[in-house]
Amino acid sequence: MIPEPSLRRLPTYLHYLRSLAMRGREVVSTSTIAGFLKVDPTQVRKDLSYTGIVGTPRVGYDVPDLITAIEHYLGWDNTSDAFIVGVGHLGKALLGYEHLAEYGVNVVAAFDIDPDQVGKRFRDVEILSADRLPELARRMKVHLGILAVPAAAAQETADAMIRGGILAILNFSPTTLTCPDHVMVRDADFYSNVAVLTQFLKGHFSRKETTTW
Amino acid sequence: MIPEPSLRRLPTYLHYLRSLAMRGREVVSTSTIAGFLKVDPTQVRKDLSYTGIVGTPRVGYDVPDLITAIEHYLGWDNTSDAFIVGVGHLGKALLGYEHLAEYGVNVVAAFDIDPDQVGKRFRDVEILSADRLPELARRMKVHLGILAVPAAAAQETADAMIRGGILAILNFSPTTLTCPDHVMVRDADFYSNVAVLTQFLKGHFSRKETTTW
DNA sequence: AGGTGTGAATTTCTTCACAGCA
DNA sequence: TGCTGTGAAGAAATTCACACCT
Repeated sequence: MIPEPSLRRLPTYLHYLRSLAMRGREVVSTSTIAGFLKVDPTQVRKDLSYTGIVGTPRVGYDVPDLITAIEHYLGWDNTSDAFIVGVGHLGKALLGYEHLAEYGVNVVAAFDIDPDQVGKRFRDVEILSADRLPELARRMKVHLGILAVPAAAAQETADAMIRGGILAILNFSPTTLTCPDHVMVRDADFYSNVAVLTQFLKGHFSRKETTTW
Repeated sequence: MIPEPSLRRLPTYLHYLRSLAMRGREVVSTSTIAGFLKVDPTQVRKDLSYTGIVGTPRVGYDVPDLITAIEHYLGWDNTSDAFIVGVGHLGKALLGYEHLAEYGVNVVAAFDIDPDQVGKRFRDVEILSADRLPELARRMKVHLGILAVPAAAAQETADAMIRGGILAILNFSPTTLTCPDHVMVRDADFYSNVAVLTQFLKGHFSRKETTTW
């Protein structure tokens, strides 16, 4: 079983490798990857080894092979169908992001309660009425839900997703959802990053004020 | 020094505690918090102890005190001034989020290159021309930058931020930024969460297919 | 020399176990 | 009894050290 931190780093490697491939690079070493992404080279090797790829000593890894291996390991060569719920600015930002398929996500429909939005399309995705969500999730066998509604509506929307058989929720709303154990929720979690950054700034300035060291 | 995982959990506690306070709850135990957020009670106590708060045995923690302690520890009682760069859907979603101040962020201006946007206001925040960013960051002593531009413009925008003396960047663009060591970058990192969720779904379905156990 | 691959050591984070208090 | 607070144990992740390959 892959450690979660390793799993979370794989998409970053993938992104970097794709940019290398685009520039025609055929081969890369873990120290190059590590240097660019500011992590430890051994760590990169360990992480990559979970995908089953092998490199050639003295040379490195074949870039296209490596991309394929990571994509396959993540299952991103076979995208998961997903619903986006909430077509405000955030939902639109997500829908507007063209490369979702490269990250394993295939948005098959969007939902909103706003009658002005329902029936329209945004970036080729149909916007449907939110009350049809459970029924359609079940019928279309969609198991991934992206939650982009205001905080006040987040829990009931999650409930509707779960009623529709959705098993994995990516939660962009600033709320802690209560969900049954068989459902996995990940918070997009703007705030924990803010905490790390503001803490860093705080340290930066208090160090300037206090004289010694 | 607080471990980073603990630091990242503090905002979640804060959020939950605020919801308790709103409902008039005066006292809470770590097991209650832990039960709701699905973490270990001891962990919650350890995390909270970094803020310097003490609870009373047999009773728990005073909710308002706890909120104050976390806010103070994070420095969120004294918000950091921030710039948002990029006023597309994502930038608007962030600007539209009213409660940023509760999370220690005070957005003092937004920037874009689109002449149609520049000069307007969105949610009381002025939208300025992106080329003024370095100068204004320096003059207004802004040290926190929120990057919400398309991938193609991300690196140059980050460079402009850094020229302006910005020290901490929250990067919402799907790009790995190259920045000097004295600058801290955090990626909002949609994809690592997607990786965890799709992996979960993969496991879910392959377990159903394979018969044994 | 300059890479990969991996067991072992180390560090970091989490959980346990229990003392102490109201 | 039901909670906090914390040292110690345990688990997990990272980094080191080195064998091996071209």
